[in-house]
Amino acid sequence: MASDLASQDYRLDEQVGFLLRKANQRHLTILSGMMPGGLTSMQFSTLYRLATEPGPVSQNALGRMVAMDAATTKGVVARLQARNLIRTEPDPTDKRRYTLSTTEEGRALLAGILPVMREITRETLAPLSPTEQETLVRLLKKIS
Amino acid sequence: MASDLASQDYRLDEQVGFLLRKANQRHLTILSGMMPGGLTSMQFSTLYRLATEPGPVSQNALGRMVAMDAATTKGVVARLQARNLIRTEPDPTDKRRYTLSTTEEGRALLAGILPVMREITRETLAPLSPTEQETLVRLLKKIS
DNA sequence: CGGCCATCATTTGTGCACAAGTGACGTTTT
DNA sequence: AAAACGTCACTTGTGCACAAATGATGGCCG
Repeated sequence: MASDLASQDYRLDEQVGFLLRKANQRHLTILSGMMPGGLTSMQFSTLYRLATEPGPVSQNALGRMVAMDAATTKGVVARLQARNLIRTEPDPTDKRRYTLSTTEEGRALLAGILPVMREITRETLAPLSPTEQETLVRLLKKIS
Repeated sequence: MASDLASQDYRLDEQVGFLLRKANQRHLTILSGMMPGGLTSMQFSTLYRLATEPGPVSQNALGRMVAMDAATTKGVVARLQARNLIRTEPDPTDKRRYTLSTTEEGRALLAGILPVMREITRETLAPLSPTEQETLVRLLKKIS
């Protein structure tokens, strides 16, 4: 019965998992409300990583850099490519791979987004004091 | 060019958004590895909330309690129902609504899962000291 | 060399998450 | 009572996230 469960004293909204999900939800709401060009969080991350990577990058490798699996990466890359923000060409030395690179358009969009991303991070952390903000980031790094 | 972006000094893996997502990912990996009965995180949360709610609950209301929108709730409820963990019946006083309730089977499964959920939370927070764990939960509450 | 195994990109299937729209029903307001 | 507005459940469409499988290719080892 319900009293059995109640006696277990488990508070859903005190669990890290529940709070991580809700915090992430709030962040993504802020992000999609401010992001120019209609990019999603992962489209931005992927584009940014590709733009700042010095050498050539394959699709799977790029996905791994932003913690996406191969199947998810495929979709994100396809959407970025459809918007002419990135380009792919066959790797000459490995017939399995495609080498990805950003387009001029992609880099221009990225430059405009970067200041906004700072603003989005600020807004997400706004309920916390500067010290708390640093603490949160430090602790999240440890459990991610 | 890349140097333009580099000079902007934006570190992706220091951003709250990126870290929230990765922390959530790790937590969900732990969860799906330990969860009995193959329930997902949201299936558990929904079932738990329904089981511990004293009065009758409609579908949309239940979804809101665990921060899901109506469209998402529909799917989660359908899967719980298909497994005979919850039941729905038409609300006599409001023809738009269905009143949800847990089945005996649902409550039994839940009772077995609760200790595991505690273990999952523990595992997720394992990299942190007890004080840090409390701090993280406190800060996450503020930004969720 | 030839077999073995890892990796690459891709596909299929399932499950959240949210936006936008629909028709049925309730409530409130005039 | 009629109109206006809100809510309920549901649908469609898009986008991540991951498991599992596939065929092509590359590296390694005996």
